Amino acid sequence: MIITDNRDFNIAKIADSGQCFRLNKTAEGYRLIAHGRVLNITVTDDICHLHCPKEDEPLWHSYFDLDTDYAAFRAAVPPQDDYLCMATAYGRGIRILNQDPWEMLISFIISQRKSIPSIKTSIEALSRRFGEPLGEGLYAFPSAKSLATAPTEELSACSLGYRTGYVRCAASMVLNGELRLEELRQADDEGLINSLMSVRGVGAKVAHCVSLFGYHRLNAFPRDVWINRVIDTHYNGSFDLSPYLGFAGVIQQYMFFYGRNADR
DNA sequence: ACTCAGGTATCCT
DNA sequence: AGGATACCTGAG
Repeated sequence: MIITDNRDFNIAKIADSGQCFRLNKTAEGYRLIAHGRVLNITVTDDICHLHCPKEDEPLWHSYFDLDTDYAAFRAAVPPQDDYLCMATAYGRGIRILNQDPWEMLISFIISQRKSIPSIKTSIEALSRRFGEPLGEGLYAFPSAKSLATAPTEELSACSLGYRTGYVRCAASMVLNGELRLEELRQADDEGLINSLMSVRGVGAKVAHCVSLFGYHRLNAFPRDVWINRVIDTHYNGSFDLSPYLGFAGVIQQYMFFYGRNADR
């Protein structure tokens, strides 16, 4: 499976966009572990090759959100908004992935007060200890049951720190049915956010990340230190989302990526 | 040694 | 409502 139209598809930017933690550079290209599978990716002459069996193509097509028109989102940015125009040009190629809600919930609970390398280290440690083996020393993201029943010292050994209890709590809620992540696909945006925030350790920022990256709610707009910095510096402390109804989260990704990587 | 990470819960005023 | 503070741990 190949992706030839790279105007709004850039695997390097996606890997560095901070929305996924298990898409990493390898000697050959990139390797992604998601949805219980390993996907090797190579890039030659600007064409992105996804090395997968035929029957998995719809899964990855959906994962990379290939039916969504990102050029239309970019075109909606007002020309007079210089900063956002710069950010959009800089971030062009980023897409909002269709990731697993459970994996996003745990990943973003872990993310609080951690650097991205530290987040990745913890997630790999969890997967190695508690995930199903996928061959070649690789492991799927662990199930709710495996994390809910894991000995506390083994969870702690994954460098979760004070988040250990949060992870345990979330896993238990999913295992005992208190939090029904699949049913929440039917909830409206606000209901989804509120349900996610009922988990201890999940505040507004993490709930928005899970909504955006796990449930593909493009209206979600996670406000982290980088976004707040951009808004304070370039928008006098407040940023109106109303012009971007339906794709505010895409705008957030452009702002975040530009603010963190280019705008110092 | 020291600061700071893609935050959140809790405890103030 | 809004502000201050503690919290695990690893990386620079």
